[in-house]
Amino acid sequence: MKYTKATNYALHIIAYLISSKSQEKSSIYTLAEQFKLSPTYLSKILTQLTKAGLVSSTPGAKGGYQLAAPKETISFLDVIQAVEGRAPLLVCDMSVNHNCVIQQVITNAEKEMNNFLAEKKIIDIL
Amino acid sequence: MKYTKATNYALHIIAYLISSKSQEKSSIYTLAEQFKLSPTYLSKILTQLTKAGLVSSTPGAKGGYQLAAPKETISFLDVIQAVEGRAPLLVCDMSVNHNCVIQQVITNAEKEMNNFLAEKKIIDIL
DNA sequence: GCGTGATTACTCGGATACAAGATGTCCGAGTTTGAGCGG
DNA sequence: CCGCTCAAACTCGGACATCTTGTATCCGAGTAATCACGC
Repeated sequence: MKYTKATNYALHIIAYLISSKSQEKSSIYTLAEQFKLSPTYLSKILTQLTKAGLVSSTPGAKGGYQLAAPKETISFLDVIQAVEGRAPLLVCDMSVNHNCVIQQVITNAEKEMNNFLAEKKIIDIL
Repeated sequence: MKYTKATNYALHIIAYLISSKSQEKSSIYTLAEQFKLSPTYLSKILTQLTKAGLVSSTPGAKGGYQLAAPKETISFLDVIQAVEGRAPLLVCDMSVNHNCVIQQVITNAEKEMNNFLAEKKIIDIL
């Protein structure tokens, strides 16, 4: 079980956007140079962050990406779930009654971690 | 981020072994029938549990698998790590100094979950 | 009845097959800004 | 100087390509118990 690289990139991107002046839009080319990634691949990640409402994009010349949410409120969990999705860690299809005790324990463990990640804001580490 | 199916199987297998009389060895065919899985695939999982020291195997006729550790001590974390490995959730290779703050936060979140899973024993749910 | 060998019931592990997801790349399409040009 | 057009600078998103990993199967090898057989 591991987070994808895209999740790591997303966290760094959000951290970068938070630490830059919030008015300024960052072009995808700027970000690509910053993180040594291809612009097209980065745009995939930013699309996900946009759909999650963390970032807003303005097309056209002078366009770019900027934060869409108040920077004090963006948590690690927000970013991670934007990229990884919200599917539960383990879905058990073995129990007939569809109510597996093992799955419940894993779900509780996941909640434990998510609580931690929800309280930890990106801005805290800057 | 999801646990593999094999992890789910492993948890169920250990639960089954705990609830069966501990002296009795379970053949892989018995387990395969129990969980509707192919014997050869199951043996892969049991090999991992064996290498982790949770289960012991005796080859030959009248052979089979049985618990190798005291059943009160086997935690969810033990089983999960036997199958999933112990690699950290996120490894950041972007920071030059190899000391990424983001990675530290994720590591702490993971510890939070692992603590929960280490205290929760399989026998608790039976 | 007692060894000895063959058969049977098991586990072990390498090789292979297939599907899905992660990780990118390529390219055409849409959108806004701004510069250039003609009246 | 005004308005129109066109190019430039952007994002958007679908279609690929490739690699790794998960999920499994097949099969031959090793190992221990048991059965059969001959002495």
